[in-house]
Amino acid sequence: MKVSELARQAGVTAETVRHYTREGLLQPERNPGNGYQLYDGTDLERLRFIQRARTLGFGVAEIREILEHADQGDSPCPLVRDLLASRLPEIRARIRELEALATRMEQALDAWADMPDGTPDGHSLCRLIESFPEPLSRSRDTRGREPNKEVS
Amino acid sequence: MKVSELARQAGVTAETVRHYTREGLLQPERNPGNGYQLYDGTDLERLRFIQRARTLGFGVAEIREILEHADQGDSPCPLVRDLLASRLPEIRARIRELEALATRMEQALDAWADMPDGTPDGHSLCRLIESFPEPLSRSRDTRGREPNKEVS
DNA sequence: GTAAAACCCTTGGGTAACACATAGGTCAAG
DNA sequence: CTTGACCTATGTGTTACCCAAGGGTTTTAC
Repeated sequence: MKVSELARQAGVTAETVRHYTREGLLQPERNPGNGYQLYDGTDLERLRFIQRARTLGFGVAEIREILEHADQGDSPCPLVRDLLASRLPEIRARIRELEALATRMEQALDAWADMPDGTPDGHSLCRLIESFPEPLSRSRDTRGREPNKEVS
Repeated sequence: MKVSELARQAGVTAETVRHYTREGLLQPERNPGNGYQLYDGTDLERLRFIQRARTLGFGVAEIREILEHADQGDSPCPLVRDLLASRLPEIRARIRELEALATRMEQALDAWADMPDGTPDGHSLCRLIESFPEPLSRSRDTRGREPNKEVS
């Protein structure tokens, strides 16, 4: 089957299929005549596998690793478990961040009620925002990058 | 004061200050002699304002809008409220998504206990992942882009 | 006085996961 | 043979910065 057909069966866009193919997660054959990419049932399985992995928070690069392991006959499960275990606390932290954010937003909206709009004078731009506590200045050693945030 | 000095006082990197300046959130003067950007106390206040706004989930483009309103003497508060009100449900939805993700991850890790690793055969790559429910195929009309996700 | 350290500038590339537009080739139906 | 539907590759945009390179400037130590 061709790109769009595979995409339809998996419920994603053709662009997504091409993307995964470019990234090496799918390796379709080519119609030597016209260069079209030809996928089969195995690719559909792989694509569904990819979708599940994405909903578990894995990034495309990680999924490629997982698939490479599997393609070499190694069980990718230990890798999967490690990735999951290390990512979980980050997700929880992210949730806490967002909850704090939501709380701040609600406080702002509540505070709105009994706070005058106030045209910006030289000292105030928007009390609503200014009445909030200053963020803890991120000291330059606050290490730790952020990972996968897109899960759809 | 110069870039680094301002950055230090606000607890951000000099790069961040230059970024905001490039984006028009800060408008420092220039030393005509050497082209250095010169900030003053007002810029520090603006920068702190920007930081607060960022922790409330506003994006740089939105903050620029807010600041432009304020600079024109209009109260940006109504705009702020609208942005907040429209963004809040999105944040809550995002939180629910991440909670669902965390739950799936935990289920996966729990299931791991009583599931054999299984070398990938032709039909299974990793049971751990494959045992999960298929994601609801995103029908092509599932509109609604995702906004600001970075709050740190 | 001068050389090195410490800063400043601009430009351009990288990040994640696609979406989208462009230009042009292919194919089945009427 | 002409649509219309689909395919290809390539390049750009999204977000908020980070980082490196190449090259001036200013400050500081000797």
